Amino acid sequence: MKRVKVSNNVIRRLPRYLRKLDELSEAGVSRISSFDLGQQLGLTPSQIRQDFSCFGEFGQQGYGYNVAALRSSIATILGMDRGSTAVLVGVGNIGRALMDNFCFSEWGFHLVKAFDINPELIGTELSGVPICSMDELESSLAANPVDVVVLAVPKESAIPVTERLTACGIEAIWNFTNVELTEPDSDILVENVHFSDSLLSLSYFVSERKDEQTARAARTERNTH
Amino acid sequence: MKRVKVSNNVIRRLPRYLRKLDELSEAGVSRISSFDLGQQLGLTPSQIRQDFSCFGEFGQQGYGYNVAALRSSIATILGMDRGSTAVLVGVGNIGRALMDNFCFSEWGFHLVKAFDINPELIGTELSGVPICSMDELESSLAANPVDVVVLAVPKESAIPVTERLTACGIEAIWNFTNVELTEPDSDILVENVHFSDSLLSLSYFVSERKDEQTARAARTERNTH
DNA sequence: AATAATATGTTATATTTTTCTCAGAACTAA
DNA sequence: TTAGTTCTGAGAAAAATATAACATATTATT
Repeated sequence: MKRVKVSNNVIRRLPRYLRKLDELSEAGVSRISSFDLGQQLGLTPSQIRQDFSCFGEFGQQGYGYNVAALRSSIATILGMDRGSTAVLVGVGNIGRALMDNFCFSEWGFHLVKAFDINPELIGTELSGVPICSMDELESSLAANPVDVVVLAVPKESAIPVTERLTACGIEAIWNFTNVELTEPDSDILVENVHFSDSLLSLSYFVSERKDEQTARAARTERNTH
Repeated sequence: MKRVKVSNNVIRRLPRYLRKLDELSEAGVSRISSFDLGQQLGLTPSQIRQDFSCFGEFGQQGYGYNVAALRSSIATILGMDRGSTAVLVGVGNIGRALMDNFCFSEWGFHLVKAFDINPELIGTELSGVPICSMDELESSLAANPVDVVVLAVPKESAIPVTERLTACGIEAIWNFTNVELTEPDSDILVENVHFSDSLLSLSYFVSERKDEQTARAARTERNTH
């Protein structure tokens, strides 16, 4: 596999391709052209071919792409078969929802442990994952380094906990707190899941559409009188 | 306020600006330049000025931006003061986490109702929001139209429920299911929160970095021998 | 077997997005 | 009041990204 610097936009589309290919696979579709895939994802065939070509040649002229093979290639590109490990920090509502609901293994991750400060939780298990004390965070991560930390602590702990994690030499944080973690100096990888950002974008688009509708209605009103 | 077509990239940055401005406000900062804001967000001052200029003039030469005023302008642009309403469909783990944890009102939304099929939940309240039967979905939405539907049903119900919502004339869906809802024909607004996409992007970047480290180590190894 | 149709990967072109540059407005300090 | 500094907004330039075009290989059809 090539390892050229690939644009972020391309990377962000890969998981969508993967998801769609899984869907196709389930529906019994074994081959697909960039044209059809584009139709289903709202992308141009050119873009799809261009995206794939960043990583190699996965299709065949006159045939298209083999769904299973392409799926597997994208999975590899995304690092899904590297057996990555993760720990969860913060077993609150969101943390619990992730442990219960989110299938880490489906995406190539192994959630090995969770940490919390709640004495009632410490020592118990949730969905087969043991919950430990936050006091053990450093020692545990030193003994068993993980690839990703899932951060789901309350807002006010986000920065201090991140500092502890940075000190541990953690490389990547999957950030569920609504706090901006990326600091200019640190080179830790941060992937944010900001619910509010997502809702506010939607809010913008809804507002925009309403304004358009209002404007159109006003124009019609004027024309009929 | 202008209503020119503004690029998605700009829109997606607005919530980040908002969040940072709230942070600054809390820290007692009342004015900020595009340069400093850029430093804190990892963006160029040019880009920030360009972004804002899509919507009007919010700064003052020689002074910069007034934090409170800019915050308020961005909130308006994002539609936060329109009193938008929302209902939640699906009170599972994620739905519950949203009801308990996510402060809709903080972002200008009013969560008025939730729907589920679980008889034990129907008729009860959660965080002050009444939970109704899915049977009432259509009638309830007809009587009290809402701006956004928060979709948090299990994977297999995603498509059928979306069809019911489309039939109701719903305009926007905040989609927490891991299913691609956007259909080419329908003009419903969909904003996706795909956890797995986010994790897989992170997975890619982690893999990329590891490969780089491995390559660097190999080079060093060769050079010392 | 020959021809037509299909569909890739790549190169070229067009578009979009970001960054650079700068005139000039507003602030600051003497 | 004045001189120097700061910092915006806007237009120009550069960079990045997406689309279109095309040569060529494979499949389907006659």
